[in-house]
Amino acid sequence: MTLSNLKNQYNDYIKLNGLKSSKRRDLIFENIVKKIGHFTTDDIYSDLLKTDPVIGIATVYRTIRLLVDSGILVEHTFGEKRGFFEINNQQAPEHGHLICLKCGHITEFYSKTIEKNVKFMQKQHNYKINSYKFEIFGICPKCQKSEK
Amino acid sequence: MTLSNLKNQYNDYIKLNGLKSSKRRDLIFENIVKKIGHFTTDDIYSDLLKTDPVIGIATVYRTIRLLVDSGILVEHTFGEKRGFFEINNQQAPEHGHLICLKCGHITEFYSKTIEKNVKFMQKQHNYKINSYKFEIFGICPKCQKSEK
DNA sequence: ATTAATTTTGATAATCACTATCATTATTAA
DNA sequence: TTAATAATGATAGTGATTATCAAAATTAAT
Repeated sequence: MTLSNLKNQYNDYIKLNGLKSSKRRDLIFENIVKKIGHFTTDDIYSDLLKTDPVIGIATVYRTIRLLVDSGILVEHTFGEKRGFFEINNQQAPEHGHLICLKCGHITEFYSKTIEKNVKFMQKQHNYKINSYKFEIFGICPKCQKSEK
Repeated sequence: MTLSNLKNQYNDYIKLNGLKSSKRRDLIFENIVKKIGHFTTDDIYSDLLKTDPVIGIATVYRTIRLLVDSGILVEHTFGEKRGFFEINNQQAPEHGHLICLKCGHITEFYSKTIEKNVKFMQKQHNYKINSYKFEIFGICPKCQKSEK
């Protein structure tokens, strides 16, 4: 997924839903597409505050919701009761996450086996599958070292 | 995992942590071990209220937390921002969940493939694995029918 | 059994992440 | 330029959960 693809996806969603363009929303979009890995609403809010001290947290929540609805972002909970977001790279295959219970570091992994398994479950249980999440919790190599 | 195993696990945890036994906690424990499938704190609370109209919701939250800490229960979020609990059957292999986005129904599934994949990821990423969650979201057969 | 130390409890305030409301401001189409 | 409508920031409200605290229950030691 290239940046211009995302930009199109963003603009199309706004047009298709009879929304108006806005400076704030564009700023949030630009900030988000530059992010690598996972982030929270608060991450974005504190980023934006640096250059736009008047922006409200509600606008950030609203825009992130819009970006999830438009398929630009995916939301995770990673076992916690709050949202973590990442760019929804529709070109790449879906991926799982290794989550360190100590430092919170997240490693992504790809697996064809999982992909196949999801399809098998779809057939076996007559489900119409939308998405899946595969999360492995443990201690990352770094934290294992510092534990000793 | 038999009932008496769970009871031992519960009693051991209380002893090992210098806690006192209590009628309320026992009532909650008895209620929970009878449950099949997944439940929320509120499910337990409203159950208990029927026979014990004075019980406080805080006690239910506290006890469920204790049961998770002792390994008797496992917590899930199923993509929502609240807790769902189930008995941690340590005899049976870990399992994944199919979650219906329409009616919320949850189907469990077992898969050796997943088990192997987790072990592979453990090696590949040098993780010390604690647990994992595999959640597939979609529409269940029943809801597919009623959609038409 | 009585006491003393400690834990548990229910009520409820506080917290956290998030959503709803609403008056004001911005955008857009005519 | 205007009229209609959407976006915004402030902030109140919400839902799930945790923290606090005085009173009650439990336990161990007398």
